[in-house]
Amino acid sequence: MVSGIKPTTVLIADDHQLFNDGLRNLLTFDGTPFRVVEQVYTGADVVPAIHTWRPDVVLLDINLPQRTGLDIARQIVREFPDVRVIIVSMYSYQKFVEELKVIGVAGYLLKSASQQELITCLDRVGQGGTYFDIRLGGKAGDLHLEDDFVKRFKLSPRELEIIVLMKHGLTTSEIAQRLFLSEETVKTHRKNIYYKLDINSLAELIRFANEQGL
Amino acid sequence: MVSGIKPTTVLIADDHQLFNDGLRNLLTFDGTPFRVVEQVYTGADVVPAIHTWRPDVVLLDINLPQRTGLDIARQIVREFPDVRVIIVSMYSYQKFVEELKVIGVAGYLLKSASQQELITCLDRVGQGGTYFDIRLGGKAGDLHLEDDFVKRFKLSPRELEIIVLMKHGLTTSEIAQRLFLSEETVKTHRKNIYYKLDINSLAELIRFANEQGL
DNA sequence: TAAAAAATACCCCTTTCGGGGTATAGGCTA
DNA sequence: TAGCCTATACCCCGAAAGGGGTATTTTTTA
Repeated sequence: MVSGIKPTTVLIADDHQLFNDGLRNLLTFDGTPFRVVEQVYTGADVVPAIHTWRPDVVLLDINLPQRTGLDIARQIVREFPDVRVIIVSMYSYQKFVEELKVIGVAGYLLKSASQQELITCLDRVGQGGTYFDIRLGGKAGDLHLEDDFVKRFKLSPRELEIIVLMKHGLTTSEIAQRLFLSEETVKTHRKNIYYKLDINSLAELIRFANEQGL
Repeated sequence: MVSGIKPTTVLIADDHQLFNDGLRNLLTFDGTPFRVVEQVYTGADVVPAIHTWRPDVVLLDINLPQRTGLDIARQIVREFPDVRVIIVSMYSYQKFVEELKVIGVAGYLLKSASQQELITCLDRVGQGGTYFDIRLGGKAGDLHLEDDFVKRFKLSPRELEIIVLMKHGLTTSEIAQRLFLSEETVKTHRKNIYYKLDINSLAELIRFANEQGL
């Protein structure tokens, strides 16, 4: 961090200009070990910018227009093995995380992270390490959010499990298959869930889950 | 803008800490006419913070967990008539804009706006005016995030509107009532949507919408 | 202006969902 | 051990969703 050390060069790729510029500012302070060499606002501009600047790290939004961050990440890792990719997203898409790790991205930051986490993440990745937001930690992360929910509505673990699957768009038969249950059992759980939450349709469950931030 | 003039006080309410902090930085520069008096990260903290600080302007995210920005905006306008509300959102959802204007918010900024637009918006609103992003002028539901979506799947505006309502958990009859349509018409749209997206249940629509970040 | 797209609305039919039950087995605990 | 919770699974039935049509009107666009 002492001046004189070569700074980590950073490319920021996010279509929300306010967020993009905000990130740049958060990385620009006295004695910063980072240098933002370029900012791009569309998916199409990412790869050309990497060509030009060869940044050490790319902060890549996963929800870019035109091309998805997933595709771009794949291409970067393939074509520029020494450019490290950090995904920045508002969602903790669990399945994406696994996929991204397989692809070979170096980090995953949530937009709800703090400046400190951003800097820690960039430090680690800049030094060749990886950083994945702790809130992505599968069940651990989910449960902490869901804890309240469970207590307030006296839901059993199984019921919570089924709520999550329903919210993710699995049909009754899909849930039954995945959990090795009879469809009738899933239906029973569903009935009990609806009774406890005082709702009576999948539509309402979705609304409810959205309202609870689940 | 000359120093000595009382600065416009600002409260920032956004659950994405990186964005929230980024905004604060974008408003902090030499000779800034703004002073960020507080930042909050949940819907529940907004009104108490206004009580304490009585800011001139609130930059309010519309997608807050716990309480929607819409509800909060309504309450602020009702209880604190001299506190001006600027909505900050990633969507340029026309219906929201109309609703928000009726409620009495003073501005609407997109997250894809530039720092210059942010400052212009705050300047105008701070001086008692209003500011609505020019990109809001389009037809119902043309948010740039959905733009892609629409093009890829050749969805009509009406279909997109219905997708959004379905995703929010409205039943067929609720959608029919809200849009002043026959249930049969909604069913027709739903059929066409399912055909275009190659799906066959609400569950799959939810999954699809989640995957598309819609 | 003619063709295409979008929006509206209905019919018929099958499948799934949702609400009312009942029932058995295992585990925890007061 | 008797009671309670949880998880499992089934039956019946009405309501809603889903899938196949057809058709008219308005709007957009080539």
